[in-house]
Amino acid sequence: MTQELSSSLPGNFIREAIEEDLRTGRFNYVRTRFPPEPNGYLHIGHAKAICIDFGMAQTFGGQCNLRFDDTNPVKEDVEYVDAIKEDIHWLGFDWEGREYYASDYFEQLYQFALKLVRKGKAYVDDLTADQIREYRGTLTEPGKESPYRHRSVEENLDLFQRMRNGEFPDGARVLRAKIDMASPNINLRDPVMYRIIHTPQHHRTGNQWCIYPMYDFAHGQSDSIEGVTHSLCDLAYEDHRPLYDWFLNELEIFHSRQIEFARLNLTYTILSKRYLKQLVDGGHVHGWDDPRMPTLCGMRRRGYTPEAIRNFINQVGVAKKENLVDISLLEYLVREDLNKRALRVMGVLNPLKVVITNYPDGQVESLEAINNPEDPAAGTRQVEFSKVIYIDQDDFREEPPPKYFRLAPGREVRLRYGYIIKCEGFVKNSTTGEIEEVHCTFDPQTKGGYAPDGRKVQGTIHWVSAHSARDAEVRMYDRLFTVPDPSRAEEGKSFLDYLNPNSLTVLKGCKIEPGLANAIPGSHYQFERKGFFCVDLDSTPDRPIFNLTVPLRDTWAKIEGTQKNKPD
RNA sequence: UGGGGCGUAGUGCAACGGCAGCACACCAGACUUUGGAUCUGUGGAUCCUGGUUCGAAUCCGGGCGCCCCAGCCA
Repeated sequence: MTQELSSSLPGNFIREAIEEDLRTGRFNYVRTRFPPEPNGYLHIGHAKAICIDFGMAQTFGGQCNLRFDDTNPVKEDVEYVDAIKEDIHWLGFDWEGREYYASDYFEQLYQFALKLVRKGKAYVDDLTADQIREYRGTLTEPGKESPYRHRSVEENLDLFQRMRNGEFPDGARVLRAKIDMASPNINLRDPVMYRIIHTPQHHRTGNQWCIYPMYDFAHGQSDSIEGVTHSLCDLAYEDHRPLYDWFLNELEIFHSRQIEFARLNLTYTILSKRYLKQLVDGGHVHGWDDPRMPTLCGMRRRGYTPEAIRNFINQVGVAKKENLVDISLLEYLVREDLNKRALRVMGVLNPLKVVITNYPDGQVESLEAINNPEDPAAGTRQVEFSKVIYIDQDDFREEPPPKYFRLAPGREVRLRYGYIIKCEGFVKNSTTGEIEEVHCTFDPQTKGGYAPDGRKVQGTIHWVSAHSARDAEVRMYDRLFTVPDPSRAEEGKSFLDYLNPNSLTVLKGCKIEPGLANAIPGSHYQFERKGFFCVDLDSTPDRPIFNLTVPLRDTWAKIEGTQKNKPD
């Protein structure tokens, strides 16, 4: 946690509400919590919640607890709790040892339930799940009371005890709150508080319990036990607030204030654990940390930085309006951050061999290159130049379109930090039509790329000496979906129908500066004129692998695009 | 047709009865040994409708539209 984080957090309605509570004396301290269920990996939508939960606590000099809402052993696993903790730390937040679990409170929660049973406010119901649904009524019609609703306190106590003792199979009975089957708010129509689950074992409590509280019966009380003042959550829980209020009032325990905000939605991706799991299980991506995934581990592997993500969350703001944020904002902030810190290098993605015909055979010379024009402290490095070099195929055109500044027959171009060269000819494969080799001459007077005669050379291209280049694999990523909002699929389609078939392009035989082969996994570089790249987790010096984090803005692509679209 | 919530440039967020502003996106230009970065500039919004008020995005009434809720998921 850093200091500037809180000061950069913009004002919003939640902050105002907390200020009001402090002013009016409703609370005299601030405590929040981030409550993930350990049933999947964190994604950027969670990052919003994390930044708000931890950020608000920090803004007001309070604390933010990490609490796992682990009330459903069927879906949860330790695999996820470890990953969640790692991701929160990576994002830049720390719960200072306050790592709690709803399962820590199972006994307390059980006692709470007992209290409601004794007060005649809860009962054991023998109806099946299907029957409970039928009895619940509909959105417009009131529900019916269960025939078991009026059991005596003694019978309820006995049955609930026996549920805990494991005398009944899964689904045989549940404990329900006795509220109002005719309530217009369906959450108040005698919601289920406890259900029986014998298997699997709980990841923390093992086989200690065979009854588990529902989220609705656990969350508010867990907040209460922890003295959470502000329970910040998704809009979806707005309807549940009256239920939490009811529990807290009947239990006569500390009452947190719940404030709901709209979850984050991002264009061209999907932010739903259920859908993300489908992408992983269906093999549409290579795992939760696939760089195309909007998960925090995926973004980390892709090369997004925690700073950029935090800035993004701050820029996006907090409100109650449903939103769909343009992913280009995130990309902009990633570039902004990386621009300041990523070392520049030259990497040729689709190599095209260039022979400098008037350069002496076997000669190799060393040229000075700047590591980061945005940061003089990054210094310089030496790059080798020789008779044969590689340039990108994009940088040569046999027939250059208007405004094309790069290499073409008879044209001059500057090799970055190298020489000005002129294209004198090329070799074309007569059967495939592919350009196989370009022949150029260099101007010895232009070492370093300077033209002493003041002549204008518009284009500057990147290159790598064939003599020293190393091969690398580069994974180019594009958006995962072809439409801005894949969750809104049209009739008869699912979000899977909008997967972008070109979201991953693996380039092999790319040519990189030799020093880059030893780059540390996770480190960031800018391949000049191409984009920001990150050394992949699986990269080794023998087999370097880079992930495209985000491409550089490509004005030329835009110009060329509009040229093509013009009917001429 | 029940209940809850939300409507401000293309997108997201401000403006809390007093000149509707910021960021991204878009468009144009300057600069440039990255067609990057940087700098400058243009265009573009208060859902509709009554009312209160000197004055309304803001307060009140009435519409309209969108989202969420009928798990023994969270």
